[in-house]
Amino acid sequence: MENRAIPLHRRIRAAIEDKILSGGWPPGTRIPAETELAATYNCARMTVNKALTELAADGLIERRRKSGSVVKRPVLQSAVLEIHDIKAEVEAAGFAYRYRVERQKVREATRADCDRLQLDAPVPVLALTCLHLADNRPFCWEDRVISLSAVPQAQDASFDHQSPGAWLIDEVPWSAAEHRISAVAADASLSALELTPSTPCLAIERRTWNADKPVTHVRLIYPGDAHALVARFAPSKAG
Amino acid sequence: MENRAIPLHRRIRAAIEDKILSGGWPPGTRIPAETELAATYNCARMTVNKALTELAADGLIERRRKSGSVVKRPVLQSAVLEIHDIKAEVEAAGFAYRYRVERQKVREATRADCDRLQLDAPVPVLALTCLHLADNRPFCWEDRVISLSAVPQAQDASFDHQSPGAWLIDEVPWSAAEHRISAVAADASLSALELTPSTPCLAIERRTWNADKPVTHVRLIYPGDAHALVARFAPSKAG
DNA sequence: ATGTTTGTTATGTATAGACATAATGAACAG
DNA sequence: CTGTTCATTATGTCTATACATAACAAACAT
Repeated sequence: MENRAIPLHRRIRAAIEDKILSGGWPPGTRIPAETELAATYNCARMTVNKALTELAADGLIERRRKSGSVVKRPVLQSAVLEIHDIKAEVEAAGFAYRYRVERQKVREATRADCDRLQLDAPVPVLALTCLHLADNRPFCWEDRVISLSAVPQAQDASFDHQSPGAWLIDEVPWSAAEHRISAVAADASLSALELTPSTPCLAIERRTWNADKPVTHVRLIYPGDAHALVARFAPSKAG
Repeated sequence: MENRAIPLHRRIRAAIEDKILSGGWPPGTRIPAETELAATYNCARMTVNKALTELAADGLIERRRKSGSVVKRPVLQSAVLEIHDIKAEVEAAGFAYRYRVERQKVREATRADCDRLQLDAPVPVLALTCLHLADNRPFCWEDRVISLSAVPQAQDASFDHQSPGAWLIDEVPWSAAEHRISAVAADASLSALELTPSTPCLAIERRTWNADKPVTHVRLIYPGDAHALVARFAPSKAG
């Protein structure tokens, strides 16, 4: 009477993962060969292969021809970071979300804009600053440049009903992104956040590309005491 | 004359990924059925299946029986965060790494320790504070508690030649972790970092479990101007 | 109109077999 | 002793096939 609900390759995967996570198979342990595991679970080698392929993709094992698969040393440095959409984040906390576009200006890219977008030559850009509020209290300050060469339709877009970030996700289909997280002190440029000067803040910079073209660069500033980023690394959840 | 070096299922995957990332197939687009793709690439359905399974695991497509696979809306919030090992991080930047254990004490868990380890009942813990240096200049302050119930051998461990973090990775085979990143102001407890008071700092807290037992909680404090975390999200790299 | 049954379709899982490829180690030749 | 060759082995990829399952849609009954 086996559990028919869970597919076999997942059960095999879970069994091996359990051995590794419980310490039964410490790093360096040589995992039984695919054919041996297939015999153990009374199934085809391909089924075991699928399980091992997933474990390798998650970084729990390392596979080598001939010598077989071995348990890898843990690499704690890789974690899935969840950077939520600001609106969703505020509403998840049970607050009313609002935002206000403070400045919206089309200009030829300055030197600083080129650095932010990692552009060599100046192109027209849309520069935006924006204040996000939770229950009418300042929550996050946004400073953004959008390349009008990559997203020309941004020039005539209205951000009355949709924040620039949400608009871009709808407008630019899929993209690669790079995040940079650092700590900064509140200064005059962040007066909209109504903080005591030199309050520590979390600065999240996000650079986005689409088909290798720079799309946008945002700088989000959160008051440090009011916000934290949470990242989880749990091998069993991945895949 | 096909490229024989790259397996077919990867080429199929790359081709579809390219369509999605370039905007050719915007979110919501219905992807050709597995059998159609198999006909296109003149291969078995299983090969296409493998490619689509990987794309689904990376979150680029969503698969539904009967209706077929569709391109998902991008989810920028998920990114792989690289939290490097401090020694590797310092040495990668070309500095000489050193560390100094400032305090090392075994005690019954205090109320605060229980909160940090998410324990209900107090157990013996090892409390450590540690200063990490790059070229003999303070680089990072570490404040750690280790549950001696989960890792009894920590009681007699020497951290002369290996930092507590590195020792734990060797000692505790595999684990799940949770990271919390926030901004704090430097205060008296961080005097070892030799910072001007109220300098913004990046605080990284990491909680680690092994087989559902709390193992350790670290608080790492980096001077904010000297450090940043970088996370990347590029679908083509994953898997 | 509303609910149920039934068929169709596309994906999900699994098998068995085939050949490719990389790594290891043993036998061999210099 | 050293370098080469070659057989062995375990994984990597791919095929062809089979049946399961979820979802939708059309036909049917109430």
